[in-house]
Amino acid sequence: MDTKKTSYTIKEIAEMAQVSRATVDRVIHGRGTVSKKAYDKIKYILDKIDYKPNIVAQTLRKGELFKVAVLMPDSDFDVYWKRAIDGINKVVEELSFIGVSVDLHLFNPFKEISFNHHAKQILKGGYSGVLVAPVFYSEAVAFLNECKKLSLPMVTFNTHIKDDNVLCHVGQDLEKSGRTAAALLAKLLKAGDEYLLVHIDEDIHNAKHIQEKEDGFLDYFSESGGRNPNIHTLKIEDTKELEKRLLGVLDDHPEIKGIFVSTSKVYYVAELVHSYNLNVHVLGYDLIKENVDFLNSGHIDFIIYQNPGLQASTAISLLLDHLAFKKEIPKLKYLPIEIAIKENYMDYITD
Amino acid sequence: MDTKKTSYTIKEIAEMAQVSRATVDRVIHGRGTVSKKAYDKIKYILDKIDYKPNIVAQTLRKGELFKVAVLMPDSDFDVYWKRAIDGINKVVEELSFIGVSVDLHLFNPFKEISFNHHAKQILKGGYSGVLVAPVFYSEAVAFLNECKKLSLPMVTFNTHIKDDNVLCHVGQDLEKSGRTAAALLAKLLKAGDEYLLVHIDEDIHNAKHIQEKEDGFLDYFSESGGRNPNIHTLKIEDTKELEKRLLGVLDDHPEIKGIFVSTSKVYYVAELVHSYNLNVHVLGYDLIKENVDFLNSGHIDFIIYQNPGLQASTAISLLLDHLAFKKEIPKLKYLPIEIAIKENYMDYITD
DNA sequence: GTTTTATTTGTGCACGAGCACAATGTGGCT
DNA sequence: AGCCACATTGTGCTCGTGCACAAATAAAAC
Repeated sequence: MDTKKTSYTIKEIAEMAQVSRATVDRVIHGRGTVSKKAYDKIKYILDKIDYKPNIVAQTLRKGELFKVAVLMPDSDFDVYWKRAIDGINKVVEELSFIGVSVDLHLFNPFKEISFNHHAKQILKGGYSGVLVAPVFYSEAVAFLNECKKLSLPMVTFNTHIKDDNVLCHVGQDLEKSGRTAAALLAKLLKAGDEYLLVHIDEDIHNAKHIQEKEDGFLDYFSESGGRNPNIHTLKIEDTKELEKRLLGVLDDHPEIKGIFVSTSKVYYVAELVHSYNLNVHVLGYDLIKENVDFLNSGHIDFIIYQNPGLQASTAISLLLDHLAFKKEIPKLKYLPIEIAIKENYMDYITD
Repeated sequence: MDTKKTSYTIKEIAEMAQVSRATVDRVIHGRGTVSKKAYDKIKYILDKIDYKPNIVAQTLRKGELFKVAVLMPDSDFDVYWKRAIDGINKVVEELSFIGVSVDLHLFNPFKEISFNHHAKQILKGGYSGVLVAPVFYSEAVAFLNECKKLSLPMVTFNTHIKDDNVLCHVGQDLEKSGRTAAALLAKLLKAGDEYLLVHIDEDIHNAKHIQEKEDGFLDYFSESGGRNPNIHTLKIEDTKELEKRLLGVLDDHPEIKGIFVSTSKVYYVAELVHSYNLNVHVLGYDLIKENVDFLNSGHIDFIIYQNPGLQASTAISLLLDHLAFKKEIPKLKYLPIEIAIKENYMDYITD
């Protein structure tokens, strides 16, 4: 219906400015030498018409247009990342025909040095953009600064590092995620019941991550007016300690009827609920195999799904929107907090 | 890493067959005349190497490659469809540079004649594919048969018509969706509580749609071993009847503590729950404004979200995968049954 | 065998961008 | 003017496909 001019071609611009195509090309790319008179005339036209190169023609001409690097954990160390890798490959496959190529740099998520090693490689790889899952905070910030020097645009996903140099972050609103967890458990429990918040993680770097979820969880109750149940907290850094400490807390506080595990390690808790036939409701994160099994057996009531596949594919799409299509992209993109139960989880993990 | 040959070019094929590019072109497109000898030789090579044309070059050459028609309800009559339209526009915007154009044919979802009118238009529009929300069953089947005659591939979304001529359907597994509804309500209710199933719809054509949800809901309880609560049913075709009949049932069966509304009209029920301060849990479909308001006020506990935007964008992506990229696409694509509560619905409806 | 007609095959250009190379123009210096 | 250095601009080809048109070959008619 609206027949707005798609975009001008270099040839058309050249005719307007009464110069040759090559001169226009020189102004656009700032290479070679152009007389001030010609430069001004062409620049004026370019600004006025908002010239955007024809990606199709560009892609046909040069084989590869953009090379982007992905820096994220290797799923061999943590299966959580498997779907993220799949999500990236799916998008890349669909967009490879516009000359996009992606190199996966997979690091060991338990070793900072592995992250740094791959980061260094990326810096000298000649990329036009990077996608990072910045699980190591300070290392990621250092890498980000290096990227800035090379004016390499960076998009992050999964873990949020609040830094203005990040072009865009894709993830979940963790505070809201904790709040959702609280609301779900509250639906199952009665007034007077108590809650237990369990943090299970061997890695310290997740501290902030986890803190936000806890804040959201607590805020839900403090804001929900009046009803302020007893909420207990357990921090487990070594899973071997879990059994003794969890049983201890539950023994001391028999009114605990809901357990919120702030990480994907919720299956450790579910295992104990199963073994000791505990009368509590359990909620945790991520649809990894172990958790799915306990969803099915009924020992986990709800799983909050971060949808790493969608996160990764959204993130890379946005990066390419920026690189290839020069589109404006948001600084922050929150994806839905997806609630999975036994009856609906299937559709999330089958493609 | 894997440097597999992307695809052969016509020029390369021509050299292999020792003919000119044009002859290869003639075999590929089946136009003009080609000697049997040349035809056989070229055909043999084509089959062996699985030639796929370079879409980039094709797009550069011809401005518009594919024209697809979308036949769906106008959101002016039912806001539910607003997000579907947005979802389609988003995909088209991203893919317009590969020469895809989309015409929206929006019909009045309360008038079969409007559907037929637009369907007829599409048949003589010279399209290469159609995307349909087949809310009118028999009309849709008739249209499908016409499309088949023109070998126009059709993808459907939202409403499922089981017909082998449909290239692909994108939607929710309604049986599972009803089952999920049951499971959620069951989490809130106690043993001994009774359930009420309410169907509210002015249009008869949704009958099958709704029946599947009901089946799922009932199956959940009959399969969950032992516990078989009383489940009452209410069919409302005129919303004016709702108040009297709902209050009547609740009066007769005070043990009803959970109401499952199988359509997006759940806000009618929530309104009554609010007015009469009824002590029941309510679950229904779709994040339309009215329902969101009652989620916020606490009169609706859960909303199952069909995500029409995602349905539509997935559907059109698949159609274009088929048309443009000659990719194999599934006959059926179920999207997640998304569970929304007051705390997490926001991320679903903001983009 | 020659001309006419039908069949089959090949060449060249366009799409838009990018870049190598060639071709102008401008100034200084002898 | 003649010559060289350097600044500035223009031409022509490539990428792969599709199609108009021309050219070559084969078959039929005289």
